[in-house]
Amino acid sequence: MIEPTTPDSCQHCLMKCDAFQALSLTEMEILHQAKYDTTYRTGEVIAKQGAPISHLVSLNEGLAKVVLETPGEQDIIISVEKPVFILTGPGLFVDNRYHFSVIAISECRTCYLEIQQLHKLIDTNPDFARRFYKTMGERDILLFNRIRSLNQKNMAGRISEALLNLQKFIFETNPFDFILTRQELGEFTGMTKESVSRILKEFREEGLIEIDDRKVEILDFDKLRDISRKG
Amino acid sequence: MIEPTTPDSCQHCLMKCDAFQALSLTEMEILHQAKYDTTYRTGEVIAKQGAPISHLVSLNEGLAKVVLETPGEQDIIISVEKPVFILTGPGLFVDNRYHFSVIAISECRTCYLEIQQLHKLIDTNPDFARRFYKTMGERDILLFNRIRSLNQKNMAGRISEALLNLQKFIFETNPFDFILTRQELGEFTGMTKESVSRILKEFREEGLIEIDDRKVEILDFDKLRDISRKG
DNA sequence: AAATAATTATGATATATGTCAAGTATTAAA
DNA sequence: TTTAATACTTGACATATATCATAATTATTT
Repeated sequence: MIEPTTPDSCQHCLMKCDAFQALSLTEMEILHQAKYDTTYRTGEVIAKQGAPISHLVSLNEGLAKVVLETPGEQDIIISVEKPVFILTGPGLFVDNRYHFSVIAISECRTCYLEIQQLHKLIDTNPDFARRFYKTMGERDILLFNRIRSLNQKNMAGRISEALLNLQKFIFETNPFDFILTRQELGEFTGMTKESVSRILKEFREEGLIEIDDRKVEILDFDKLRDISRKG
Repeated sequence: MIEPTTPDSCQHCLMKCDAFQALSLTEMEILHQAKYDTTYRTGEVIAKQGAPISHLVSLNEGLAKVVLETPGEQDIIISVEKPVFILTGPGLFVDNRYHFSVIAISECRTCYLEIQQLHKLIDTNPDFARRFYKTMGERDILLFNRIRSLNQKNMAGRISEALLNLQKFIFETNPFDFILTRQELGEFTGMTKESVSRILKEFREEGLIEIDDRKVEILDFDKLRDISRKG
C-alpha cells in the first residue's frame, strides 16, 4: 500500500527531476501550493492517447508503461518508466494532446501541475526550459535506439536487450520482480507472446536466465549482452 | 544549377518556417548579418551523426534524407525532407551532437545560424521558443507514426504509405521524379532492395502505379490508400 | 563509343517469425 | 474450496521476408 503524500514531496521531486532544480524558492512555493495528487492501480490509465493535456503529470511512485495505441492493432510499448517520470510528450506545443497512453503496471502515485503554470515557467525561466527540453531530447534519443533495435535485431537480440535494460534501469535488483506479462514483453520487443515464451525458454535452457514464478534472475550478463549486440 | 543566394533569402525563410516568424526586425537583422550559406551535391553529408552541432542548419533548396546509422547495419531513413527544413535534433539540449545524419539526395542549399544565437533567441523570445518546440514536437509525432508503420504494416502497406506520403508532401506532382534508389526506398520502409523491386513490380502489374525510367506516376490513389491502411 | 560501375529485376531457396490449437499452470472470483 | 478467468507453454504448420545468385538495365567514366 502506498503511504499518504508527505508535505515535502515537491522537495523530493526537486531532487530527482532535473528541470525542477532550476526553480527559485518563490516558483517552488507556487508549485507546491497548486499541487495535488492521485494513486492508480495496475492497469489504470494515467494518460490517454488522444486526450487533452490539462496538467503536467509526474509519476512519483510505481512503474508505468508508455504505449502507442493503434485501432485494431497490437499495442507498442515505447518504454517502461519509473519515478520521477514527467509525462510530457510531443503534443505539448502542437495540439495539446497525448500521442501515447501511459498505463500503470504497478500501484502508482502521481502529482499534477497545471499546464499554464508549466508554460509560464518555460517562458520565464530559461534554465528551467533548457532542462525541460533536455529531458525531452533524451527521450527522443532513446526512441531512435528503439527504432534501431526493432528494425535491425532478431528476436533473441531484442529480448536480451529488453531484459538487460529493464534490469539495469527499472528493476535495479537481480533477481527482480518481472511484472510484465509475456504479452507486454512482446509489445515491448515487437513480437508475439508465443515467440517471447520460446525465446525465454531457450535462454533458460542455456543457463542465461532463471525464471521462478514472477521472479527473473539474469545469470549470464555477458552472454546476454553478446546476444543483444549480435542480434 | 543552383543560383547564388539572393540578399532577401532570410525573408524567404521567414515566410516558410514558423519559428522565425516570431522574430522582431532587430532580431532578424542580427540573424541576417550572421548568415552565410553553402551548396551540397547529391550524396554529400550535410550533418553527420555523432558530430557536434556548431550551427543551426536550414535546408533552403533541394531534398535530403534523415538517416539513422548503425555500424555494420543497413541505414534507416527516418524521413525525406524538403525546404524549409531546420536540421535540429534531440541532441541540441543534451550532448550538442547530431543523433542522425542528414544527406543530400539532390543538389541542396543550406544556410547557417550560430548555435549560440539560437540559444539566445530561445531564451529571450518565448514566442520563438514555443514555435521552435512546436516544430520539434511535430517531428516526434511523425516519428511515432513511423514506428507504428514499421512494426505493424506488411511490405506492401509500407511501400504504399511511402509512395503516397512522398508524392503528397515531398514531390508534390504526379508523375514525379522519384529520386530515391530501391536501396533507399528499402531503408525508408525497412526492407531489402529486392523486396522493394518485387512489391513495385506487383503494383505495376496491378495498374496502381507506372514507372518510367526515374519517373513514377500514381494511377490509383484509392487502392494504394487501401493497401496502406490494411497493411 | 567502349568500358566500367551502379542499379534494377527476377528466380530459387532458406529462415525467422506468426498463426492456430490444445493443454497446463496460475491467479482471481464466487 | 471450487470455479472461472487469465496467463503461459509447446507443437505443428503457414507465410512473409531475407538471402544468394545471375542477368538485364541504366548511368558514369574513359
